[in-house]
Amino acid sequence: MATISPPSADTGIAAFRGTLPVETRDQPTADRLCAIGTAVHLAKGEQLTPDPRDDRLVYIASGCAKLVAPASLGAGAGLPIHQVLAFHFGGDLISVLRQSDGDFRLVALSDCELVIFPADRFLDLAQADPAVLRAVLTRSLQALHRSRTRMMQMGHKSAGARIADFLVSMAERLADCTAGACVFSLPMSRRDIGDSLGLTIETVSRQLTELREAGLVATEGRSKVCLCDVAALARIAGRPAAGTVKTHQI
Amino acid sequence: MATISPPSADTGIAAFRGTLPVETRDQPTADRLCAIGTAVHLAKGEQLTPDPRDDRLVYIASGCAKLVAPASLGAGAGLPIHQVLAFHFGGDLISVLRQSDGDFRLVALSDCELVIFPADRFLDLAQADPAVLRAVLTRSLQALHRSRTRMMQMGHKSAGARIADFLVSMAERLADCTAGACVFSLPMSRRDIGDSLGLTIETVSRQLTELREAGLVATEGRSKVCLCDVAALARIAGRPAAGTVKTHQI
DNA sequence: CGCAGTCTTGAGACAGATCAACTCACGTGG
DNA sequence: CCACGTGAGTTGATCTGTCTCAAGACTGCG
Repeated sequence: MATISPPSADTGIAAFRGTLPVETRDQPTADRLCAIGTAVHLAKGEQLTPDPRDDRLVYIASGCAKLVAPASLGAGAGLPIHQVLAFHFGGDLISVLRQSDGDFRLVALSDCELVIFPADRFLDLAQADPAVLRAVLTRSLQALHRSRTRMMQMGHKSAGARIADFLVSMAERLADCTAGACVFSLPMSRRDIGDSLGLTIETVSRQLTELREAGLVATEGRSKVCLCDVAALARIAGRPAAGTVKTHQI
Repeated sequence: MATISPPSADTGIAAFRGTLPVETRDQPTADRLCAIGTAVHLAKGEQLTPDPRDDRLVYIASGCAKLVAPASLGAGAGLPIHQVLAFHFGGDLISVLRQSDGDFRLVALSDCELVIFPADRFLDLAQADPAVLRAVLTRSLQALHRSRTRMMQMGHKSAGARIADFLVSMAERLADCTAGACVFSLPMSRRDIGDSLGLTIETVSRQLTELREAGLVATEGRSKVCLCDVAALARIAGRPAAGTVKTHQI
């Protein structure tokens, strides 16, 4: 699991440098930050076990992954009810807390290039360059906002609205599309979708069928979807129309 | 609404200064931060309308408040289905985004002393003192973690588990109690509880009755509750036992 | 080509929402 | 200080949406 990439795979670290604020990209601080990053390759299905003691920041250079919270519950039910907390794609910088703070894991949905930073050392270095620290803070506030918005939806929304919202949000992130029609491949299974939305696979499937019959989506094979009218889906999802925050996730 | 407090009410600002990292509390940066803060008094039921254009950081010196997302939905239903995103208490520092980023409002559940900062100016000043910036970042990452944990629960938990979780979490924050028995007053109505948990008031009421009949809680009047066995409630809530992160919310 | 696992579809069960009284706490004014 | 009224809270009956259990169909792999 999680093989350390050969030196040639420093493309991940280079990609990370590109996300730093322009004015600090060529400063010594940038070099020091890159120096403490570990490039890692994760094959599809592999997972990144959290460090038992230290928080981490993980930059996804390429590929996509899900952040899951295993089992958790309750009366030793036995079934590993993985809740999916978020999906992440290339360019995201995410914070994975140490294992003792709730055992969240990053699982690759496709082959991934990651860069892993120990959170405390990263922040120590970033303190030398407040612009970096501020950029990280801004991202985390945006992530919080996203998470709250999502939570709000989980609260009281029907299965249909959740699926529509999921599709719209994937259209934004995977196809950079907020209206009209678009086609893309969903990298995650029906189970993952259900687990992230608090629904069963059966309900996910039924809702997709309903949208298909309504002529709003078409599917091909297991993963390819075509959203015929993103705006209509956004309406079903009960979204506050346009003007979504640019979609960075930490 | 939201009367500016008289100069005598600078206790709010003094309280804010007390939450800064020890090493910077007496630095000039601390003075400058306090200088851009506006002390505000909110009477019970009043709300803080977000600034249309600028993000804000709000420090709650005393009192308690709820963060709500109005209406949002959908087919002009008319009913103002306020979703409660979070409850906040004295000592919390919370981020309220500008109105255009989703119209979240802070509503006082009791009389409140607040200090309001324009987020950008606050962060500009904080850049001069990275320790402050880092403290804010740490808080926001904790808030994100809390929000995700909550979201996970919203996902697939029964009404009973949600109510139990809510009570345990209030015991922690209002009575600083994580086991045994404790008594406190809930500052929010049944409707607020339901809106924060994605349940109706009827269901909230029924679940409380059930817990009462099980001998786990007792109630007196509208707001006073007595949790007879917090650990048992935590078990019903499906909590990962002990070791909760210290409860700061941003 | 055939197998294994994913996805779809159907029938029945159950939790929580909804609609509708009813009760009670708390603040008000006599 | 007590009677009263209003709105919060409780309780009951019914209804809907989603989960559960159980086949069946398809995709994609070896």
